[in-house]
Amino acid sequence: MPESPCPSPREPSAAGGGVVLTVVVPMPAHGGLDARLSYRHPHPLPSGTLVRVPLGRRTVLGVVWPEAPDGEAPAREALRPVQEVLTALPPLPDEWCALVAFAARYYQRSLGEVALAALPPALRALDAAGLQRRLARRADMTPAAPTAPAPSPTPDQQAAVQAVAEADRPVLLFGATGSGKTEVYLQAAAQVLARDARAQVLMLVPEINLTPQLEARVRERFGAAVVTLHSGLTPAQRLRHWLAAHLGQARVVLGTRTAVWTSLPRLRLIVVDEEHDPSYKSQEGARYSARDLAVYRAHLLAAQGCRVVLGSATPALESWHAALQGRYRLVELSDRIGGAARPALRLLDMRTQPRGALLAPALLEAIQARVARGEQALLLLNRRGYAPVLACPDCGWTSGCPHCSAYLVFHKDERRLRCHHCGHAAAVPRACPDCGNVDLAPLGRGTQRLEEHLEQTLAGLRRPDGAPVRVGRLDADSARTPQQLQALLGQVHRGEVDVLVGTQMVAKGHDFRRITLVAAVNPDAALFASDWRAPERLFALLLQAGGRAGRDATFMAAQGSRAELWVQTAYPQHPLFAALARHDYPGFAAQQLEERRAAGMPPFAHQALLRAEARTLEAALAWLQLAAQQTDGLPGRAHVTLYAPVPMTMVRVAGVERAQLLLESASRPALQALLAAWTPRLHALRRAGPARGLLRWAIDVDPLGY
DNA sequence: AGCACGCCGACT
DNA sequence: GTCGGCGTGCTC
Repeated sequence: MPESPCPSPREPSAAGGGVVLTVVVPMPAHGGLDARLSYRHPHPLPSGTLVRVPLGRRTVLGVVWPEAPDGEAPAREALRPVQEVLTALPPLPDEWCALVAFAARYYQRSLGEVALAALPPALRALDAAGLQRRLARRADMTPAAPTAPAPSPTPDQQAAVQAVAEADRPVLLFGATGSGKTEVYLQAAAQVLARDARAQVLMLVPEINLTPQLEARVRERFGAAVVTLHSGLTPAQRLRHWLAAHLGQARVVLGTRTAVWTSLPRLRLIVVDEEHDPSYKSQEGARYSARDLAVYRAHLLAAQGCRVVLGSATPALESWHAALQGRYRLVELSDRIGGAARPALRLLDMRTQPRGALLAPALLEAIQARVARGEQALLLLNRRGYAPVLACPDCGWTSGCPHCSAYLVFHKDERRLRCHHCGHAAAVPRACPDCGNVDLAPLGRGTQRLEEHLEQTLAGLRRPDGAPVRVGRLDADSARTPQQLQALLGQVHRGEVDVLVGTQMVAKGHDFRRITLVAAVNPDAALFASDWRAPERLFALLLQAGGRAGRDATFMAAQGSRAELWVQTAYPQHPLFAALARHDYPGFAAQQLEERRAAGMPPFAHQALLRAEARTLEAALAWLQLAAQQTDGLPGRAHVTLYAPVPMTMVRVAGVERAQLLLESASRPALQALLAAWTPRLHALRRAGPARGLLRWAIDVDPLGY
């Protein structure tokens, strides 16, 4: 881009005032304006150029947009001039603008909101001079060549890499834990980078902080050409890494869902690891799915040869269905490279166990036996705290949160009651607030209670080295910071912990070498939860957790042990467990898809939610009712089912009442057409006033759960 | 969303 | 007599 003369900040140039530019600015889609505003500038600028423009009383970062403004822009003379052009940066690629435009349209948000949220926050605050300074400081960054040599791939992996290179559609890489998916990503990336000296690769992961070993592996392979992008970085780091990507210096970007927006001028491969993971779906602002946007982004770059790989041992049913239909190319990796046996499933029928037993006697014995042999056990319980409720057995009082429709969880170690939804904390009452009874009882079990129970039960038991058995706990309370998490994981790795109790956090990719037994203590809630995606998530969790057992084949052989996954359930006949016993994801998926087809649920139907938050539930429901009426006569209406507005399962969070309205259609275009016509009406409805007490509303396209 | 302007309660 | 609560309104 040519160095432009600094535009005069005040007066328009004489004849005609130069050209009119469409600039996207950070503004939600209120009322008539859609965040594409017009500004004057002495000469044309390429689309994607970053500029600073006046907006009201402020100066904001904006992006020069490819199209003309839609509505009636003010007369040229009335336009305000572009204040500053960030000439130090090349324009954002057209493909980036197209991705932003698509997402804004699809998720019903303004262009400006999506575009500016897609840029690093620190960039929004920089002017041209500040940017110059920033760039000067990092001018010495040199793109580095790959460092560590790649191990030679197995024939399976070789074939998978080949399939990725040749695929004319997204590849769904399906392979169990330990089948070597990561190696396929790395080999595919290496191939792309070797073929084109400027090519770039985007690797998305669900949570970078939980899996530092992946980052280490990527760095080991690609060295200083790797940058990371995730929420754990400081604003300055984030900007630095983003700039490296935008300027083409970073060859590999490894990041969480926000990284899908990274400007990558020569993007040639996108990897979405653990593509089924719900954290790819944003729950704030534009509720986008980074996985779906990754697929769309690769589609935009298809002519440039960009590929996309979605990897999982338990794909999202949407992805699996797409693969069965042939929209995605299914590539399968055969089982564990190390040759370790898959864990055997042991179902414990809790209906036949002693009443009130936290752990079935057989499970406890199995844990004791393994620990005494120097093996480790992992216990999964998806509730943190000591007990989910404190209750009065006399009058029936329960520890409800004053701000939420949830119980205050009893945390014994802190001697406090805490709400896991709004953070409210209170001291444990000495006596029942209602009747004065001093014998309040903790109801149900959390990880702290299980830990305590195990410490008592295993007290006196010795490991082979004569040391007493140690119990550890890994949950959001014990691992509040990444440092604490790493410390805990270190203890487990070094064998200082024999029995580890944890929430689903423990199932994520940690390589615990001496764990030979994994147990799900109480997974039944997910079988019949109101969230109909719960079984899918449970299957993924149990399969993934089971994959933690017996990862070290040498150790297993030396021990003569067999890896086992124990599940305590009152529903042992549930078909989910039959599929789990066979490690049969395809069977499970087929059964789930059949249910979904019969019930007209996704992926056989497309959904959107209108969510409303208000001071009172009545206000939220009333507004949704009004909103529903606004769909009359809109395009697509005949092909979209509107359900009645209902309170959310968690109605009240932090003093705010929440309700939602479900829209469903077999036709995605019909649903999209309706939403596109509806959204402006909803903005108008809000402005017109009849939304007394309404705090916020939002549309969630392709919602995950409710 | 910001950031104003704009009218009604407890503080220097 | 002011600081400040957040209710409408506007942003090329």
